[in-house]
Amino acid sequence: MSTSNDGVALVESEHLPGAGGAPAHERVYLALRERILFGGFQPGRPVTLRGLAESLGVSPMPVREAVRRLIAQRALELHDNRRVSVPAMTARKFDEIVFARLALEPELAVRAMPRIGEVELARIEQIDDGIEAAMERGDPEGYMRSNHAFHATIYNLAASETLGALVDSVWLQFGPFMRTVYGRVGTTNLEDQHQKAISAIRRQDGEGLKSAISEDIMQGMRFIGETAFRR
Amino acid sequence: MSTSNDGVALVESEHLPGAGGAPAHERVYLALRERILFGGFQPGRPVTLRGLAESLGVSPMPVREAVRRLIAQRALELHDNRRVSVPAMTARKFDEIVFARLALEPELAVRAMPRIGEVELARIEQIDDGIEAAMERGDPEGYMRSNHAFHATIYNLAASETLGALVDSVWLQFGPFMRTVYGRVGTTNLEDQHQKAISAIRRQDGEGLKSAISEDIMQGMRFIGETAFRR
DNA sequence: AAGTCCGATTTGTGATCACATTATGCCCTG
DNA sequence: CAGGGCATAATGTGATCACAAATCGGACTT
Repeated sequence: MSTSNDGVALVESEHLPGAGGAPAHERVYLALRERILFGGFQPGRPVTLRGLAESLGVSPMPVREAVRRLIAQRALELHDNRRVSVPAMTARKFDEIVFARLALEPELAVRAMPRIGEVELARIEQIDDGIEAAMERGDPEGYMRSNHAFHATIYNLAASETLGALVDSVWLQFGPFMRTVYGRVGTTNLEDQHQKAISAIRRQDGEGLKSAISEDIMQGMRFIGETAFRR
Repeated sequence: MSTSNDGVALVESEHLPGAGGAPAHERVYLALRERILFGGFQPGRPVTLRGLAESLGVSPMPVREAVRRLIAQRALELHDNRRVSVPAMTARKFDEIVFARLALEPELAVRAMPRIGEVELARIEQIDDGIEAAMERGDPEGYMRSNHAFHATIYNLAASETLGALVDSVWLQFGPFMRTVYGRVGTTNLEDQHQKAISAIRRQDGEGLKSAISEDIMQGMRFIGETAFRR
């Protein structure tokens, strides 16, 4: 059962935006990141170095380094057996993730706001169109990609590397879980809360942006939490 | 200049609490962590895999994995040159760290509080005695060790792995910087803010504990920030 | 027929080697 | 004596090999 349902994404040989002449362990890291964030891995699923290496067309060595990195970010989990797996979600962990998101992301958005000009805002609105399209289409992976792009684009503009890294780690931790939920119940029940954020940015209203991001997080996470933990 | 002022800490061969039969890369990780948290490394200082390997008495291989892990935690920095160094502090990064600490650590303390019984509180008070002793002694490393133990002991009791990992990453990022400041101005001007936290725990006052931790962070970080950035 | 033990396979770990890239020191040139 | 180019050394990266622990398979026992 070596390759079972691994999805397809091999490491692109060359000419890929953002990973041109980068070291193999970096390309492997980015490839695994993609799978984790957008549903390529099933929570709880065991992962082997040699398996990933074969699946990505590289030797086990760069995989080791990429996996070690993802373990440090808590995107993967190292058990006492010395075996690696995609962490399973628990109600407790989920609650911590929600708290961390609410504590960090609105601030990150506010710090980004002064740097969001016309072109950046246009790009953000374009991404939001993609979100709604994916929602209507009932496309979970497309929704997750666009939704991540929406937040990541804003947060990256904050150029706050420390806070950004913390938030990035958090996203990596609920990515696989999000995918299983949407795969089960679809995306049609979602509502797009991003318009409030966009208009707040347009009028450079910091408090408005903070509460818009907060509401977006609360609404989205409550939906995920309720359908998964039925509390 | 291979060995310059590396400090001494070799990787203890065996019989060390918490790293008995652990893999070498784990022991190396813990050793490097110690150096970073408690002042064994100078910010901005370059670090080489082979150098660390020789300094720790292991092959470069486990060092690679430990360093990759620390890079992911932002305790070390990977430059475009592919060279690794201890990150230098900036006013901007420092500000982000303060925000993250204030956003996460009081909550972590509150989540730990119900689990702090008589024995745990006694242990915490004992650690605080160590802090005051190190302060009077003018011992920066001892102060940093005890201060870290004080916070880490409380936060670990929260058993909140996700939030704990975020906070851990933050501490790793200001450890070396803290050391340079205390090394420059000493620890005699510090005041111990922990009594307020201890008494809040004793009467199980969540809000009181939150504000005590917040004040401790603000006071300590303001001192560090002022002496370093003289703003 | 169910549980247990033992052998074969898989897996993580660590070391060593080879190579490309980068940094460093030296010599030469002006 | 200063500055630039070149040979040498050092460094990160990746592959391969060897080994020990863990897992999994089936055969055997009761």
